Amino acid sequence: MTSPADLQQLLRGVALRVTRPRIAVLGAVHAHPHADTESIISAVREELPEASHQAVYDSLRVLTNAGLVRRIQPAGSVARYESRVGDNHHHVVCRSCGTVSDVDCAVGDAPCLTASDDHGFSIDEAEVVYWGFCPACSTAGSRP
Amino acid sequence: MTSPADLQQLLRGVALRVTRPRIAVLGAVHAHPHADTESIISAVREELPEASHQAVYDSLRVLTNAGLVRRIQPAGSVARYESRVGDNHHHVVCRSCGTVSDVDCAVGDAPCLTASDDHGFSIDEAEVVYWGFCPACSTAGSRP
DNA sequence: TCGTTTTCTTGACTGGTTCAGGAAAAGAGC
DNA sequence: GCTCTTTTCCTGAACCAGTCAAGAAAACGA
Repeated sequence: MTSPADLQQLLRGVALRVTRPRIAVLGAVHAHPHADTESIISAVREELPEASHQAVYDSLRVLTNAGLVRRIQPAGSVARYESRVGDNHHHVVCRSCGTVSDVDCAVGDAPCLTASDDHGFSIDEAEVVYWGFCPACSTAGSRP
Repeated sequence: MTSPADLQQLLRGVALRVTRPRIAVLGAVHAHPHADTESIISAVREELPEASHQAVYDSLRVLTNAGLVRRIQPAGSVARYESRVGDNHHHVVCRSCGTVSDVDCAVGDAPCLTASDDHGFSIDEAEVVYWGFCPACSTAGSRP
């Protein structure tokens, strides 16, 4: 759990204005990792019932640009957000229920960052998504 | 270039009915790797002007499920399709213009497939997306 | 406290994708 | 070939996450 004062510090640390919606959004992302926008809107409204969905979308974009939250969007999913930033971690996604879990990098510190042939691209990030079935869906026979 | 006869063979090989729209869609995906759905619709209509967009969407889904084409969807992008399937290759995506290029796997044959902690998931695929700037956008000063 | 700038609210809108029902086509069996 | 059943395609409408726009409210430096 991150206190409002800590969240405020985070915002000031990146030169962003401190507003109630931003505090609430940042808190919600900390409290609910990998939540989609709608879940974040619900969480925000528990403490700030009047918050508009637009304010949440705006806040998420601002916070993402500032590097305070990270946006992830597995194929076929809506956008999800997490507060764990700055490290080189990846995700495993359940094909059945969409659950996302964090995965530390498999092969050392900066793995996969060296593409075999980069086609002249200047690459700054390697994103890894593992696809499979979560424990619950595996045992529930949800696998095709 | 893949001939209509070859495409027909591919369809029969996976027990799919051979229809004009499917041949055209499969041909378009072969001819335009990483094309989005709208581009594929345009390409299909060059040889089959009456094809509905729904037929293209349906064909793409069926072909994807059958494993004849692969659907990729980098974060923030619409769905794109390619005919290179069955090998373990990944993609590099330009942050500026969205161009996608193929990248062979960096670290051996089945890289990254061993997550450090899989949280009990049964993982069947590791998808890698490299993010950066393509040669054109790098030199054009499009980088922020 | 004031004034400027940024942010939030309200409300409408966009665009890729999907849903639904009837018409047409593919393929199996005769 | 011809017919019948099943699958697929077409037309048209709907969905929904996300965005755009304009005015009101809030943040914060002076």
